[in-house]
This record gives sequence, structure tokens and C-alpha cells, in this order.
Amino acid sequence: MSTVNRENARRRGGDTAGRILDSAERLVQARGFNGFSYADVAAELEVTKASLHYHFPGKDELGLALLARYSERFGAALDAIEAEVPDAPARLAAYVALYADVLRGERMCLCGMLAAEYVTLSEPLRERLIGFFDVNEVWLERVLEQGRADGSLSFAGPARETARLIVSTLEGAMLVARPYGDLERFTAAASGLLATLTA
Amino acid sequence: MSTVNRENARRRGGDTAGRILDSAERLVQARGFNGFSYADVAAELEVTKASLHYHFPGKDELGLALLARYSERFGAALDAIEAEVPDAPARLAAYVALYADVLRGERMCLCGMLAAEYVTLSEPLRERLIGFFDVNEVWLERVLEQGRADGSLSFAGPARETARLIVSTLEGAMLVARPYGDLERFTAAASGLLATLTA
DNA sequence: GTCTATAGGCAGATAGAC
DNA sequence: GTCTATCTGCCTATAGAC
Repeated sequence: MSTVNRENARRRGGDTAGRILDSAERLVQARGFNGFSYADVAAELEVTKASLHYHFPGKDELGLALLARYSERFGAALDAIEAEVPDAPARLAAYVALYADVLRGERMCLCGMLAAEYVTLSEPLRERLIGFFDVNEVWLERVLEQGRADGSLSFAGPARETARLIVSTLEGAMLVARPYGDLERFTAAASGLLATLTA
Repeated sequence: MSTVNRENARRRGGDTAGRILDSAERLVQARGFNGFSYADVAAELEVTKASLHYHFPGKDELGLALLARYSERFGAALDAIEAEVPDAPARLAAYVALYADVLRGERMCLCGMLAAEYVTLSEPLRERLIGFFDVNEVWLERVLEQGRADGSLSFAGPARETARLIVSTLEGAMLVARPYGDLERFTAAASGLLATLTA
């Protein structure tokens, strides 16, 4: 790397690949994977499209990198909840807060957005998208079982099904709340959901 | 209209505009408004793109026609439920069945799909999309109040909020179930939701 | 690593013949 | 109403200089 480029990277405040991912992630979450282009990212970062192709040869590779980073970050957030929050109801509330934070940035969940575009995605992207939801379900399932065991949560049937209900409700609440530009719509739905579990 | 064209229309089994809407609707529900093109519809109908532009000058007009027809049809289905199904819990179940029927065709709800792409939509499209959700909420609100009044349904807080929770959950359940290609995922979530209201 | 330049294709859209 | 032909612009992607 040249001295000039190193200086540029420093001034920009981070590695270029990371900045590309930041920009692309925001664009996908706002407009969808089919609703953004390399040109959009290039304009935002004030670099050329060709430069983006150096870091991510094709849009599919970019999508895979996006999803990998998102899943990793989400997984880390789940680990953090387990480390910092002991009881099951509070863990669920912290889980909901993860979604609320995304929506606050006027973004849709990356994976909810990709789920809408599922039919148009490459096979590798599809597989990893499914993997994201699976991880969420497994994590919620454990929290739900913990809560049922210690009496802090109450629900009927397999914990896995309630876990799926939670994921569905939160994704749907984000989806519908965003057009209204109304975070309260999301939090109200989430509260209503959690209320049925702590009753 | 020429004799030949009238014959073509007859053989095709309907007016051209309607067939265009049928094709476009299916494509939007499967791939998104940004994921289909006039070329896709033209290929499916074995006509030229120019012909489509005669019926719907631009993609935006096509989208508006799509949404208008969908809303009208959905409204008619809600009217039919009210006419044929008397009690509130059964009305909710019938409402859920409307969504399940869409998903059975491996489609996402048209409006859920457009909600995901909201940021990229024209202002007229945005307004009418909001209108669709409003109509759903109002209808559900009335059913919920009816059920609470006659004791067949039980929920806390304003009926409108629970109505929003129902819409969110069903849209989210469709969104997540489709990648798994698993209708049962949707019906399980819907059953779980309805169970909390009849308890 | 980033640039200029460009390829090749598909997008939405229009003019005008039939 | 549908066609052929064409336009303009944007898309993803690549070659090669610096």
C-alpha cells in the first residue's frame, strides 16, 4: 500500500473493505439487495466502482460478506446478553431491543429484507440466510426453556414453536412499522408479544 | 379492436390488462417490485414490452393498478367473512386463512413485499400501501372489539394495538416461512397467535 | 489499491407502422 | 392493440495504467 493510500485510509477512519460493508449494509437494509448498486456505494464512499470490485469481485460475494458479518455481530450480541442478563424475561427484552435499535436507524433487519427477496438470491446466500434464522430460533428456544423451567415464562407447546413465533412477530413488526416511520408501532407489538409470555 | 385481436383475447381467456396484472402480481409477490421487469411479463404473456406500455404507461402506473386491485379484492374477502362468519374467533381464523392461501402459492403478501421495498417506492404507491394496512387494522379492530364484548376473545389494552400485532405477526410469519418453503411454519405461528387471544 | 476506460447487457420507455 | 425498431441510461463486470 502506498504512503498516500495509507494516509487516505487513515483519514477515512478504517479499512476500505469495512467501509464498503458499512455502506452496502445500510443500503441493503433500506432499499433491498435488488434496490442498491455498486454505483450507490461508490458515490457514498467517493471511490470508483472498479475499486469496489477489487474488494468484492461480484455482488454475490459482497452479499455473502454482508451476511457473514451481520450474523457474526448478531451472534456476539446474543452472547453478550447471556453474559450480562441472567433471567429469561429480561433476556427476551434485550433480544427485542436488538431489533428496535436496527429500526431506529430506519433500517429493516438485513435478514428480513433478504427473506423478502429470497427467490432472487443465489443458493449460497439462501443457505446462509436460513442459517441466521436457525441460530435465532435455537437461542430463543433455550431462553424460553430456561424461563419455563424457573417459572418466569409461560407458554404452551414446544419452545421451538414459540421461538419461531417471536422471530416472525419481530420481523413482521419491523416490516410494517417502517412505512409508518413509527418506532412505537414496533415496541407496542413487541410488548404485546412479551406480555403473552410472562402472563 | 380488430376481429383477429378479439379472437386472440378470447383464446387467452380474458382482457389483456387483466392478464398483465395477473402476471405482474405473481412476479412482484415472488421477486419484489424491484425484482421483476416488463420483459418478464412480456415473455410470460408472449407479447412485446411495447404492448404492455400501451396498457400501463410506466412501472409506477402498473404498481398502482396492482395495489388497487389487490386492495379491492382483499376488501371484498373481508366483506365476505363478515357476511358468512358470525363469531369473532372464527372471523380471525378466516382472516388468517386469507394469508395462508397466498403463501400456499409460494407468494409473499403483495403489501408485505412492497413494505420491504418501501423506501424505493413512489409517493402515490407509498400512500396506498399505508392505506392497505389501515384497512386491515380497522377491520381487525372491529372484530376484536366484537369478540371482547361477547366474551369470546380476551386481550389487554386498545383493540387497535392488538390488531396491529396480528397484522405484524402474520406478515412476519409469511416472510420467514417462505424461505423454508414450509407452510406449517406459518400456520403454527398463526395458531400460537390466535391461542393467546382465545385464552 | 485505486484509477480510467470500456465492454455487454438489460432496464424502462417511445415513435410510428400496421 | 400489437408490432418492430430504437433510444437512453444504468447495471455488473473487466482490462490495464499508475
